[in-house]
Amino acid sequence: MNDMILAQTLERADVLCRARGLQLTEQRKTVLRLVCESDKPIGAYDLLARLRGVIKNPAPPTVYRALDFLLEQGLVHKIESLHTYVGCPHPDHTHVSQFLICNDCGEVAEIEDSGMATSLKAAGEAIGFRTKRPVVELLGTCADCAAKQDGPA
Amino acid sequence: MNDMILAQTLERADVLCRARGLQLTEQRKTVLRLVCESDKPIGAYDLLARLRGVIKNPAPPTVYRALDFLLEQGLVHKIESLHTYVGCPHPDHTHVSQFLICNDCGEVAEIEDSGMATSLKAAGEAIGFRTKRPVVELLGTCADCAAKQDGPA
DNA sequence: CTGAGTGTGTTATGTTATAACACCGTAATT
DNA sequence: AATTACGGTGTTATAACATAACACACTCAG
Repeated sequence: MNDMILAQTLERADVLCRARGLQLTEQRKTVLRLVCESDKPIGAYDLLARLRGVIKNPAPPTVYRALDFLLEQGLVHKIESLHTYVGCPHPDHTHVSQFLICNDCGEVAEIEDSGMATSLKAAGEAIGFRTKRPVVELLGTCADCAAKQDGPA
Repeated sequence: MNDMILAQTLERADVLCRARGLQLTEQRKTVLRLVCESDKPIGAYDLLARLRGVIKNPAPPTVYRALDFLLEQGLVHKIESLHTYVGCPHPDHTHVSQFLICNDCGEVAEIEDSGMATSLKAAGEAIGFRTKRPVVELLGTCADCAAKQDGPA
């Protein structure tokens, strides 16, 4: 996430929390920033390490508390299959997102596919299941890495 | 999984491994059985505990090695969002499955939704992404538990 | 000023997963 | 028979991810 987008994201997070009557404290904001600054999903302990440069002597709960808050507010997402976290590029509206995760370069793309959302809804309803949180993570190879593999043949 | 189905599953696993020139050793078979006997997804360390009743002094690698093998052969699936494992009810054909996970009772239903498979494929291809392993886990409330909550109002 | 609510600091521990190295049995090769 | 390669397992230790539990500080309504 570049500086421009990052600044916007932090600003929007501020607005959003204020609107909800919640505190986006400095600490939470810092964690959000660190997550967003990473161009790849970042682990809680990596975050913790980076946090050492910002606040004094952070412990695991420091990071996990901030992450819990940010996850609840939809400001970050957790990549379950990698035990890592990513910033949400569009936290304003509630949404069902899917992640395309490249095994080679580690980058993650978040998409919002309407067909997917429809399928998810239909699949659950078919058997009376009420979906609260869909986890959709596609592990594979991104276009760039695929080109690098095939191209130089 | 009931005894009838369990026996069939183990038998089919045997056949399948033999066909692939692989060894479904006693240990692997035991782990598969233990996973399948559980009507809920089971954690690696729960498995380990149950394994103590069957083989002498098993350690974590014992269980993880067996799980790795079974996962590779499609005989069990991992539920990423719960860090648990479930037996696959139809390992014969390769398939893209989805899981409906009830937060209340803990039960997991595996489904194969063609619409979902189509959506997954389309979503990836749209940006040149090659999906190797889709993770689709719907966390929510199953029909039974929903009825229990709503019914006794 | 006091009690409730929220956010944080701190220590310890629980839970999930893997690294690394040794050993054993089988089968192909010499 | 010795040699080697390979797959599977035993064993010890440790890495990586996550939470419990308790204490303290701040703010704000009553």
